[in-house]
Amino acid sequence: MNNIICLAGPTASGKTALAVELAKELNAEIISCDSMQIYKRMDIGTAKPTHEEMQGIPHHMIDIIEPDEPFSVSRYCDMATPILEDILARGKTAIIAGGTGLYMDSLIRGNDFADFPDTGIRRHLEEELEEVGVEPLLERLRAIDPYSADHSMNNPRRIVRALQVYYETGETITAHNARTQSLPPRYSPLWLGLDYEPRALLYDRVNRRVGLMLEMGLLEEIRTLLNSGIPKKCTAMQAIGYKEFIDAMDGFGTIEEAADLVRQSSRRYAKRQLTWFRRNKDMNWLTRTADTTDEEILQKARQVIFKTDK
RNA sequence: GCCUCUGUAGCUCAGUAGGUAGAGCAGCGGACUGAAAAUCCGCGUGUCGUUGGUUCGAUUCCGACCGGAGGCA
Repeated sequence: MNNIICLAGPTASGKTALAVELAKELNAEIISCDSMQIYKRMDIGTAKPTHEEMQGIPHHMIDIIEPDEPFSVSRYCDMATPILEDILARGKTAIIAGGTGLYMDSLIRGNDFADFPDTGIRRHLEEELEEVGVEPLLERLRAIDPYSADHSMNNPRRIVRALQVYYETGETITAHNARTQSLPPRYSPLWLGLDYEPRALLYDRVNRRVGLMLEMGLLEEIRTLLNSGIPKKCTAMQAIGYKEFIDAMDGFGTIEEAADLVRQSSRRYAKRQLTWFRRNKDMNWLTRTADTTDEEILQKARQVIFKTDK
């Protein structure tokens, strides 16, 4: 049996519960792959598994940094790789579960990120972007890395990123990507993907969960974070379910309007996650319909796990 | 019961001097490799309420019916 299982799927698809059930049967530990559950004290809005839901299964890569700390896929890989190696060394199975496709793919492929110090170049570039717009930055990128410029057309975020990587490392992002992609993937996990058919089933779950988060005290959680000095503009506070309610608390719209926005953003996010995972040709999709039970989906997962590996 | 208004995309609505229709929102598809719950690109998805009539041709004009809103009783 493959001792690494990647369990992917959109938000609210039931990854957490399935991961725990599988872990119990396979004597596995879970490595969370979620760009927001890494933050401490952001529990309700990120749908972090509770102590109870974990059912004694070790969960890694949750609550590992403060909400105002900088984070990146590079740091994720740096921290998660040794944990994964340790689980395997102890003869156990690792279930990498989550919805952040970029992190999951990078961890599996063993992407090699050169260190670079935070020199503040990014902030500088962002200020420039603010003042003069995208065009001049795009032109500069075109001069050093035409390929990247052509593929970042209207995407300021990626233009800034490409320039930053070049200035910090001296290597263009195109060259860096080509180099890492030429390496064979570091691991060959079994891929499981959760999906729903029709889509409305998934969206119902997403919509319902937003209401549950409010009932569980999401607004109080946000207030506590802000009162403890977490800046509103840090990455963690840009998470869906946080930024919208912060705006409402600041007087831009009502809580109910914000909840509608959260539901909408979550639906769009779920769709983007599916787009990301769909291009993975190794994915074994576990698709649920209206009458699929939890037990049936677990059974499907077992079938894939044991059929593929024997 | 009578009168008036109204029925076009999932929603709110525009439009066609008669030649099978288009905006916003919602939605759908895609990209993504050092912020990724981020950022960006693309796409109208339609028995024009139903049914007769006039017409070469009706979503458009006329009638009836059905649904909705308001008014008079």
